[in-house]
Amino acid sequence: MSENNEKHITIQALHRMPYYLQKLKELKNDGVDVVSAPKIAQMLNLNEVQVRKDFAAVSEIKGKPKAGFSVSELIRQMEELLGFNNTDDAVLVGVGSLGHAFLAYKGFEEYGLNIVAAFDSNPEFIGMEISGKSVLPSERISEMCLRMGIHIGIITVPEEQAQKVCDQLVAGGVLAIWNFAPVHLSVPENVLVKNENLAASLAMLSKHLKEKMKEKF
Amino acid sequence: MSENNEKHITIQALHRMPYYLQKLKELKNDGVDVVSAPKIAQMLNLNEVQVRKDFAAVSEIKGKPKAGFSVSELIRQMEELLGFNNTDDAVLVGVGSLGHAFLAYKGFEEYGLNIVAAFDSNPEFIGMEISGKSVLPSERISEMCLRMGIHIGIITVPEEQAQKVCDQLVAGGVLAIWNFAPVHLSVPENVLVKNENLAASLAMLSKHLKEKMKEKF
DNA sequence: TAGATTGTTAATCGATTAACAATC
DNA sequence: TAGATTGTTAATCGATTAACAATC
Repeated sequence: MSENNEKHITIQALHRMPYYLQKLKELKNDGVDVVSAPKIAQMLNLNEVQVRKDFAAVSEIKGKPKAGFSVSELIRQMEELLGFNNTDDAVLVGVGSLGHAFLAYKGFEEYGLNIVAAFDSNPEFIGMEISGKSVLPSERISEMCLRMGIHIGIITVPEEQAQKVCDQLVAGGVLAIWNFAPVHLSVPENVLVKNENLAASLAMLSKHLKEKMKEKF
Repeated sequence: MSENNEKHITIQALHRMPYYLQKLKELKNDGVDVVSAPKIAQMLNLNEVQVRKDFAAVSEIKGKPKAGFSVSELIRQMEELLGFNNTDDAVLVGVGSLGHAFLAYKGFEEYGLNIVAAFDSNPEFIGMEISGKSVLPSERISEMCLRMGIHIGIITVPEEQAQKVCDQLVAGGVLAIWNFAPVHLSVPENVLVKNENLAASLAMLSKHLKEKMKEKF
């Protein structure tokens, strides 16, 4: 009787969710109450079976044959799954240009992330307030994370410092790390590292471009 | 005799390249001339066969049994493949907090990306100089891209405006788009869209965290 | 030579897509 | 009912991993 709560959801599927969510909200805004998998598939350039499977992975909601799925039900379930409805506190380490930007960026809150403090090793930055968050010395990472019960860390330091910062975060009880340094980080197995890999994205763009330009000759 | 130049390289492999490159540079710095696949695999937590296949996909370089691969040869070939050795010009659209940050971020140049101009629809920003780049009105996107021969566009506008901006870039001859708006963009098939999907990354962090916290009970 | 490492072919694994009966 | 759509089982596809002969 008791369902296995551990719905299997692949990380690929998880990556598609924000796109579904965005489309669904758009539809809801337009007054659409029910939508079918084939319609969503067409809008997002996906396979319709994939959409149905993804929806199934999100929740217990069943679609109605001939009709489709309840738009607001889907939105609710996806936000629940993605954790956009409850906010997590995080700290950011590295107040360079990228880190600076993230402190100023308002978009994260919309996705349930709240940066509560920043750290840097450069004395020049310490004590500063950036977008209302104060910058503390890196030595205090572990202590502060423990004290504030922080479980998410954002790393925006240069690659040479990334592993050290990572270790400090882990020591502070951080369980999930968002890493913008183009470095592989070693962590205990219960800690998740999500690499943002801007370099890899740029490589893809550059490679595509090179191929396209070659075609012109 | 003539080799098929179109080496098959998967996009997964392409994503691993920056990590190889970073490690290889580190090794070179330490005076290491030759490295084996198993060593690299161990350092990056990968399978050794995968590393060998990735190296093979990069270039014609052969490793030497019992020894390994030439570190500097690999670096050279990877930078060539990733396009980090030649710079591409790009424009950025959307000078909000994230866009602002990117204009200030020095890291991109290291990867061969040079942002030459920025656009925004908000009159408040137009005419401004941000990190030495002037902000132009969005209406001029197509014209300017054509005139300057720009082929890469970076989209950092809110989701409602992303598709419109995308269309303007495409009209301006842009062939590769780096999209930070959490929206699916429709483009002609010769144009590549690389989605940066910060929302999806956050979802992964949040989901992992939720699971870990649950374990505590 | 012995042993580590290479490169390649075959087996495994997992995700996507196709096929199809069930439903409204 | 007829037809679109659902949910699921089976087939396909592609990437990772294992197995192994070749090489220095």
